[in-house]
Amino acid sequence: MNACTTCTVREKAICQSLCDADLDAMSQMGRRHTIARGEALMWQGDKAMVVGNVIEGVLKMTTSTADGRDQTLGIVYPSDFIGRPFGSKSSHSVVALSDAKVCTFPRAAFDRFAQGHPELEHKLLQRTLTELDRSRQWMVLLGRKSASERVAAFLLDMARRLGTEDSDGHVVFELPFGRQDIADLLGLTIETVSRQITKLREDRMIATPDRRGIIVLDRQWLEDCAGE
Amino acid sequence: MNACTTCTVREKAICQSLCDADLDAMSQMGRRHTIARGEALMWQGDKAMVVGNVIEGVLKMTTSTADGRDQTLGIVYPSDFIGRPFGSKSSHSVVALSDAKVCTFPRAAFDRFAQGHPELEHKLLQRTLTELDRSRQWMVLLGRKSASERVAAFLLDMARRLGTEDSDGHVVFELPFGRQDIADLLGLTIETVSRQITKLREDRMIATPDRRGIIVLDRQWLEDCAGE
DNA sequence: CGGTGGATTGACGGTTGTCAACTTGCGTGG
DNA sequence: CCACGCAAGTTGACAACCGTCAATCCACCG
Repeated sequence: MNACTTCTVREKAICQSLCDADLDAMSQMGRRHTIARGEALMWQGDKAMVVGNVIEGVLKMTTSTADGRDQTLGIVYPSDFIGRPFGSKSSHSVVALSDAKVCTFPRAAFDRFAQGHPELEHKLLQRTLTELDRSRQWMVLLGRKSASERVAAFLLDMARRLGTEDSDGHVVFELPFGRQDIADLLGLTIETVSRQITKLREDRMIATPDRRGIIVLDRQWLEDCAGE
Repeated sequence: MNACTTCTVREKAICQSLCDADLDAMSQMGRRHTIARGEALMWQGDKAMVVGNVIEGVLKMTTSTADGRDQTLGIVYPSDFIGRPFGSKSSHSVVALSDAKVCTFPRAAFDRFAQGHPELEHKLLQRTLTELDRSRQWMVLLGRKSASERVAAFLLDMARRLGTEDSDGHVVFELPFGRQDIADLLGLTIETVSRQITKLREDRMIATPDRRGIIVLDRQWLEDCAGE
């Protein structure tokens, strides 16, 4: 018996590759944390001391330039892996966007354990490759897309991850973050994001019942706006 | 005896992890290609059929949006790994910027081989993690930096990779590509790149002996311009 | 009811993209 | 060897887009 047997992401996190005995060993290295919204789990430039799995909540990976401009590098959801194994420095901070639960491991211990468990490394490799694909796709958005395309693409991405259908058959979801977070993710300013969302609402492609809520009224049109 | 024994990247590519017997097995799956400048090795959207190592030359990874805007995702140098193992589709094209030599493997065969060779997968994981760090750093450039910062950062990156010292102690190098390639990499237009380079020359931070040649005259200043 | 912080809106200016003309370098063929 | 043509790069004029700064709005909370 260990904490993993009741873990809600047991079947989706990289741990899924481990047999019971190995899971037990890993469980003994790990430690569960609760993180309050807004708190950081790791800091950019820190010695990369921990890695881990997200159990619950939403977090962001973020870096800042010397003069204080922020860029969010990605959003992290339950069952996603966080941190930088096999490397000494973290190139980004990890900050909780909502209250969150994570399961962390000391990096050195994790590295050693992983080297002895090829199945685990294989899972990690697959995840890392997928994450690389995702970040490259994001590079296209940041390098070549206009503000309206970025916002449309962002909303579709959220709809895919968080969307549920309402009684009218429209996709509905609650944004896990505020306008500043969206701006940091899209490489825009808060004002530009706000204007684009207003425009999408005026064009009746989406509705915004409240600050964080989004209802997608015309998905096809939104996809056209996103420029695939 | 096999082709690997004389391979110039033998000690740096992921193959370095293999013992002689395994190297021999891998060598039998592999095939050497020569690619002429401008030719593509893989196409975006293709079924990902091959992976491999760069032996010689410089290549770029690139994607285009539906309406034809290009974004370069990264530059690939000798000993770097190319292609997408453990996945069915390639999200980008790979195009030779100079005449190049590569050593390719059918993807399915490579995947099978890798799964049986944890040391190889470990090397691949480390490379992928490094590549992910790099692409995230590039996201900051694309999302938050001005045209002048991008060009300065780009030139410094090239100087680090390709630079040699001339008799005056200045870093000198030959760009492996033209202005359009630089623009695609930095998420700018060819005209903006040209203007920024002209400005750097007027400010005497660099000299441009010919189309492709760059001499860094004031590295410190250039680093300041790049915004770390 | 007032205060606070996030979001929106407006006015304006700067940076970058667009379009077009022009220059430069280089190879080819007369 | 020179003339020509082509491709790549540079420069200029202009417009669009987005960022900046400031005012205002709105929801939420004491």
